[in-house]
Amino acid sequence: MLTKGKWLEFLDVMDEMFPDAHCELVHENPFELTIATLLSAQCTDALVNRVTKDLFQKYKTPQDYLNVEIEELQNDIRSIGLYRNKAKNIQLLCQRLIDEYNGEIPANREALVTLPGVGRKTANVVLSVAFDIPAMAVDTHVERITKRLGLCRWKDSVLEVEETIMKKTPIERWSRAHHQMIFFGRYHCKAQNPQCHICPLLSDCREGQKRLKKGLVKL
DNA sequence: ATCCCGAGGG
DNA sequence: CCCTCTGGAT
Repeated sequence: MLTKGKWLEFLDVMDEMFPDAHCELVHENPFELTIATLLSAQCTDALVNRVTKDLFQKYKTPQDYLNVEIEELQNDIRSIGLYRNKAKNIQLLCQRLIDEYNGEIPANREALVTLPGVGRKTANVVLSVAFDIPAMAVDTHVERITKRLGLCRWKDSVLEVEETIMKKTPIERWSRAHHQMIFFGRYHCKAQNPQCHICPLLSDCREGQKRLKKGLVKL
């Protein structure tokens, strides 16, 4: 397993590689961020931004999303995967905001995760980015990287991964580390063909060493 | 465990 | 062709 010291060294490397990593989902308020994050499930954020550019011009308030037929909303987000579920969840979410939260996104996890289409990961993104409340969102990149490095076990649940990262990371660093891991996972520690040959962490990485011995790392 | 589900990269 | 993308609900 990776020691806490090695983990902190990893975070320092992230600071060098991605000094200003930040949320790349384009948004102007908590409501837009929630919609964008909901749309980002199993989808690149570049594609989300392409869709929300027009979407956020057309729909400003929760009521705006309820004033159109579901088919029209589906069409507006069709280029994103899972568009039927996402369109339905957006309208259900908007109705709940109006009925129970005065049309505003609530700033606490318990309320957020009850919203349609909003799970723990999305809630943590909204808390952290929109409200500056410390939270660690575990997405596909964060899970893959922490397990490859050996900070977490392969069998760990996403909740266990979240707890481990929070325990071993200074709280003021949670948000930055989250976005740095997204960049690192997207461009270096990719799901396919990870760039182990140029990775500064190869000597400390459990998966990297494994791939090295298998001859999968071309130096 | 399975379904949803289009765009992009290899 | 295949796999992956800032997951969530059943």
